[in-house]
Order: sequence, then C-alpha cells, then structure tokens
Amino acid sequence: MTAATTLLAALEGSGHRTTGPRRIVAELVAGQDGAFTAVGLESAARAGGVHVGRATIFRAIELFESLGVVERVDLPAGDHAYVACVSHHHHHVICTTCGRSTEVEDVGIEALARTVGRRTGFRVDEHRLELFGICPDCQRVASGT
Amino acid sequence: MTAATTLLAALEGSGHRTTGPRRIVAELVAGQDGAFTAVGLESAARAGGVHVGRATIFRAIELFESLGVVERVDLPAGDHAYVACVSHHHHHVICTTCGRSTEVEDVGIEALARTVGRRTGFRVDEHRLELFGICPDCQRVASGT
DNA sequence: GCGGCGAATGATACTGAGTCTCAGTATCAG
DNA sequence: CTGATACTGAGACTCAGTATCATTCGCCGC
Ligand SMILES: [Zn+2]
Ligand SMILES: [Zn+2]
Ligand SMILES: [Zn+2]
Ligand SMILES: [Zn+2]
Repeated sequence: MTAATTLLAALEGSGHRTTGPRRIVAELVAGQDGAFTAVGLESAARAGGVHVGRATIFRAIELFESLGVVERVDLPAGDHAYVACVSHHHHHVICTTCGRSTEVEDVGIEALARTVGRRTGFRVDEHRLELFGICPDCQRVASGT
Repeated sequence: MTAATTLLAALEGSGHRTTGPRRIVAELVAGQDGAFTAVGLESAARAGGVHVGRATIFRAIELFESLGVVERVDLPAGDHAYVACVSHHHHHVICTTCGRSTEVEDVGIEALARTVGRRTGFRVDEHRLELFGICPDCQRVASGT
C-alpha cells in the first residue's frame, strides 16, 4: 500500500496544485489496501462522511495515474480497477477474494516481449500482465482457521 | 481469424441451439479480422443490412466466450474487446492501430507465474498477458509506403 | 498579509455500454 | 408434427464515466 503522502508528493513534484479534494482522494486511495474502483472510492468517501464530487474523484485518479503512482488493472470480472503503486515498471498479483495486491518486480517479461516481437513481426511497445489468485491470508481462512 | 463454422461447431457440440441470430453473430465475428467490441458488431450488423437485437449480440458473445472460442481482452484505452480464437491456452499481440491480433503460443509464462507464486505466497491460478504494438502492415504504412 | 489569475471543483445534465423483462417465436427431440 | 423450452428482441432501465460552466481556491508575486 502506498501512503497518502507519497501520492501528494507526486502531485507537488509535478507542478500540480495540492488541493483539499485531492488530499481526500489520496487518503481514500491510501486506505484502500489493494485494488479499488472509482465507484468504490466514491462510496468510501460517503461512508467516511466526507464529500467530493464524482467528477473530481475521476479526475484525481486520472491525474495520479498520469503521474505513475496509480495504475489501472482490469479485473477478470470486467471492472476497471486501480492500484496505488511505485512508478517503475512492475506487475501485480491480485487476490480474487479480498482484492489485496502485491507488487512483483520484473520477472523476465521484457525478454519474453522481445521474443514475441521477433516471432510475430509486431513492434511490441506495451504489455500488460496481471496475475490473479488467492493471497496467503485468504488461503489460511479458506483452509479452516 | 476463426471461421464462422468453427464457432457454430462449438455451439452444436455443447448442446446449444443453432439459431439464425447466432449464425449471424458468428459470421460477424468471423469477418472481424482482429479484436472487436460488442458495439462494433452491432454497427457491423447494421452496415451489413441484417438485424439482430443488441441483447442477443451480447448474449451470443458471452456464450461463445464460455465455450472458449472467443476471449475477452481489455484494450489499453479501457474498452472491453474480444478476439475469436482457439481454445487452448495462449496469448495475443494486438495492433494498437488497426486492431488486428495474432495468437502467440505459450512463451514461458506458466513458469513465470509459478515463480511469482513462490515469491509472494499467493496461489496464482489465473493470469492475463496482453501485448500491444504495431503490426507489420501498419509499420510499413507508417514508414512511408 | 493581499490581490489576482488560472487551475480546480462540483452541481447537474448527459452519453452510452450493458442488463433485464417478458411476451412472442423458433428449434429440435420424440 | 407437436410440445417443451431455449431463444429472441423491443424497449425500458441502470449506472459508470464525461461534458459543461459558473463558482471557488491555491499559489505566486508584491
Ligand atoms: Zn504497482
Ligand atoms: Zn486475499
Ligand atoms: Zn486467441
Ligand atoms: Zn495494424
């Protein structure tokens, strides 16, 4: 999980204004403990008693994404979700039960992408790898206590 | 590209009825030459002068997907697209310019997924790899005829 | 501290993908 | 052929996401 301060620091360091609503969104994101959706943040805000306009939430997420501190992932069910994360290249393992996610440093996909490029003639310039499974905690719960 | 007959064969072989609308959708899918969206099929139908209800198109795609002859891919832009494809495990390289897609036989991700599982403690039981780039044809066009 | 400017906000209206319903239709086993 | 039932589609509906625009607010320079 990324701390709210990390998100806000990214804001400041890029010439964007640090505003109240953005602070709130950053806090919500930081409190998410895993993958989250825009709509999820919206209700988290409502549940927390704070109010931020829907448009603002979407804009803030988009901004954080453009700064590389939040990344979009598409859940198997089709939802557009996001995870807060470090900005260098890496991938995620996401728990299909609780949504918690863990970062995975590059495990050799670059090479693999090059292989595919060579094999197909495509100029591969983007790739997405998402791994889904059950996290240790949820495994423990599933196996009885 | 998968032939319409392949899709229909999958239907028949699974106890589902072979109906007119499904035949049309199968044909539309077969004529797509790459990744396509439900909405895209809808307009393709309109353009072709045939009519199939929106709901039916969505249901047919869903069905084909459950039969493993169509697979969902999430485009970088966020659209939910699909590709017709063989049902054994493999991945896709998709052209970001024209949408054409090519199948890629497994290039070692299974092993990679196992590595990640070992490293993170997750029980990884699903993964999605999508490669995006420019296909040979579009590269040629881009580089000035 | 204060003023001003442009960035940011949010109420609200809107768009459009995808779903649901249900009465009517078509498939196919027997 | 015929009945059981799987399938269809018009259209209403949901709801994530976007567009608009008057208002507000952060920030920089004084
Ligand atoms: Zn990350
Ligand atoms: Zn979990
Ligand atoms: Zn395929
Ligand atoms: Zn292309």
